[in-house]
Amino acid sequence: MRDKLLEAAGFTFSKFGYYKTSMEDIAEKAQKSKGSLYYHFGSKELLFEAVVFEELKRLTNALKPIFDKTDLDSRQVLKLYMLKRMEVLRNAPNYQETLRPSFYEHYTFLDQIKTQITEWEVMQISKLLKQGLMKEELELPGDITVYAQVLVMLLQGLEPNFYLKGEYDRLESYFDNLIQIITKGISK
Amino acid sequence: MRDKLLEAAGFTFSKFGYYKTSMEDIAEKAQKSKGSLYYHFGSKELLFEAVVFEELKRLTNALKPIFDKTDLDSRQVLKLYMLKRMEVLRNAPNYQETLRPSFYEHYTFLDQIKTQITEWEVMQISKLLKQGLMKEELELPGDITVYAQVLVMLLQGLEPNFYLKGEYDRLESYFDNLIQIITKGISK
Amino acid sequence: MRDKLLEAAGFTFSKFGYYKTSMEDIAEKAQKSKGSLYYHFGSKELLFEAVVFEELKRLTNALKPIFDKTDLDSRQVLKLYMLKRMEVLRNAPNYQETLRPSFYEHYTFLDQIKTQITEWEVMQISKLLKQGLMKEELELPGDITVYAQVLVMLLQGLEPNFYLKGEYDRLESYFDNLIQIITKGISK
Amino acid sequence: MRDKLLEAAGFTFSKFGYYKTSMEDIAEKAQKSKGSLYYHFGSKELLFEAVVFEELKRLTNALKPIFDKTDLDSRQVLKLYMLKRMEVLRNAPNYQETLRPSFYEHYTFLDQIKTQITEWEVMQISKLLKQGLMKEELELPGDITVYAQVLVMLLQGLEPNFYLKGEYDRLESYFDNLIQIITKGISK
DNA sequence: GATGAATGAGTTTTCATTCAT
DNA sequence: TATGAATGAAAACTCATTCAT
Repeated sequence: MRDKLLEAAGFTFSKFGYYKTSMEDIAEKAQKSKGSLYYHFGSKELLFEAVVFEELKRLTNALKPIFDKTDLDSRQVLKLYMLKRMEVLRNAPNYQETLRPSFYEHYTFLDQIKTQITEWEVMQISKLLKQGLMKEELELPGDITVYAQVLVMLLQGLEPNFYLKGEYDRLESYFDNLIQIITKGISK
Repeated sequence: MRDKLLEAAGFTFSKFGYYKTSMEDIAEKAQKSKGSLYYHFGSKELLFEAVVFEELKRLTNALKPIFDKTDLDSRQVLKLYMLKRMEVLRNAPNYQETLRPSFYEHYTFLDQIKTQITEWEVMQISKLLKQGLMKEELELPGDITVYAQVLVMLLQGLEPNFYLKGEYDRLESYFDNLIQIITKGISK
Repeated sequence: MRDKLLEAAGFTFSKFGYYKTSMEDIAEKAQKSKGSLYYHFGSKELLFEAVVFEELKRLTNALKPIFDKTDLDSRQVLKLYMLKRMEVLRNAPNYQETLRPSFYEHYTFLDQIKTQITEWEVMQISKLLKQGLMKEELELPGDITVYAQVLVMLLQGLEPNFYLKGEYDRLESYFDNLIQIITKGISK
Repeated sequence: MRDKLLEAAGFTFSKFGYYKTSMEDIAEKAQKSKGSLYYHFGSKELLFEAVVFEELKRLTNALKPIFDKTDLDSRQVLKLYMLKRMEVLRNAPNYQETLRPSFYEHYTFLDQIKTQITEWEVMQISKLLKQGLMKEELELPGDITVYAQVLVMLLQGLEPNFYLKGEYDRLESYFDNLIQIITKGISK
């Protein structure tokens, strides 16, 4: 039951956004009563938190295995990572909603989660870049962590553009060009 | 008077976001009546549209002169463009909100404006890249317009990250690294 | 100028009704400013009063001559009167608006005018019926004034039905049947 | 609860009219919250529609039995019908408002209901007149349906006059005279 | 666990009216 | 005379939340 509600909430939030989605909308989508939403989640904010939390769990679970492929060329791994990331987030649209600064003000919980994930990503990318440097596949003057942060930021930044309704397929091909530029930009 | 209202609206929208800002809030900030907002702008949507339109006018006004510097290295111009763009949009926080998927879904009234500006940017960048190719400063296999679109998308995508309250200064230095990667990524 | 405003007001009130018509609507229709409406008429209520007053003036002016045709058969005069009345009121649509009980509560001025006109009509019809009785054209057991009042009330009652947009032409033919029934109903 | 709201709405609408009645007024009368009005009826328009619908249901329920009295003289039945109709509608003041031209113009949501009832009435009267013709009680040259329509229109038209606050009792006696005229007017 | 009903605070919007120019 | 701007009170409506059953 909880799952059914969570799914309906995820779908509806991603379709209309946090503010334009009413508890009524979600209850209707789930074919359940508004009351049950409150029974299971307590409030609209907590329901949204649960939705986002679920999506982020999927994100990290999907990305973890990629960084274990230490045998591949680091540029290759980076490419795989970028593609996988886009793919997973395509199915985690509510995470997007939290990107807005003003949203944070009242949602420190989400802020914390997001910071954690970002740090984890930066760390993984840093490791990858270091390996690439050691294997002399890459050329990165200066602080590696900064490059890692730039890359993560860049990927995070692309997200909104990618999830505009129906734009994903059209933009996917552009993504190849972007990967190409970056790969070349960091190569030795 | 209209300007005073517009300014108050811009400030308040950017602080709380479109949904969390009430006409009441704006009227209070402007020290004017709610009625005058409706007299001048007709509705909340149209007021927001006016705010965003104002911000984007500033963007194009600031960027135009840069593309006229045809004597510089194309990579140099691109760099100037990217820096100026970030700087201007730093003060165009409401434009940001319109990029969010959930906003996009429900408020199509800004589509025209946004599409126009994006197209203008892509065209300018395309020209620039073409010049760079002719001067043999750049190397870009495939369709140039796609590269231009990728670059604009990338810059648009970075915006949310850059305008997190108070984060601009910290991220500014990262931007240099990004520019460096890209510049190298498209160089011959 | 006053006349131009009055005409625009009459048109707009009759189209949307008193409450659904805003001063804005009227000003727009007249291509004048709202301010001028207040300059000339003082308030929405007073403007409406002026409109109705104008219409009623036309009504009585148009009906007066009919009652002077003492040479005709009284049933013939009644028929002429009924037809003329419908025709004139077709062009006095705002008078309709005042028919509603709740409308009166705050508009005693209109109440008075209407009562006066009704009394005048009843008196005219009474005279006519009396003549008809004397000429032995009619048969009316009981108080003649009551018959006159019934006839006026009946005609007043038909008004709303007749002024439904576009219904006038369709209903006009029915009116003939009604006149026939009544004429026969009061004939000797 | 719904019924309590409906009753309060009916009372208040009939007292002040549709426009002068606010949802606040109704909620106060019912000693309930505005929210509950919207929970049960969705909007002011739909609430009003429900009120009128209720009134018209009473009308048809009261009139049905009368048309079954086929043993009586058709003029007698017509008389009963007219009297009953007036009596019932005396307590259906909100239906009245919907007959005003200006109301009609903007609120088409009641069209269906009204048209249905009117058609039902015309049909019943038509049948009655036909029976009267066959029994040679009546004399009606031309299309019978038109006579039926005229009669219904006439009765509908009288309604506003009859329901002027407190005027019913005075006018009731006039109604007898009207019935007499009509009865004679259609008799053989 | 689940629900339908109810609520009230807050939001957008309307509009008659005023007034300086 | 005429107007554009401004106002504020009141209106319709939304919706997260509560709660008895």
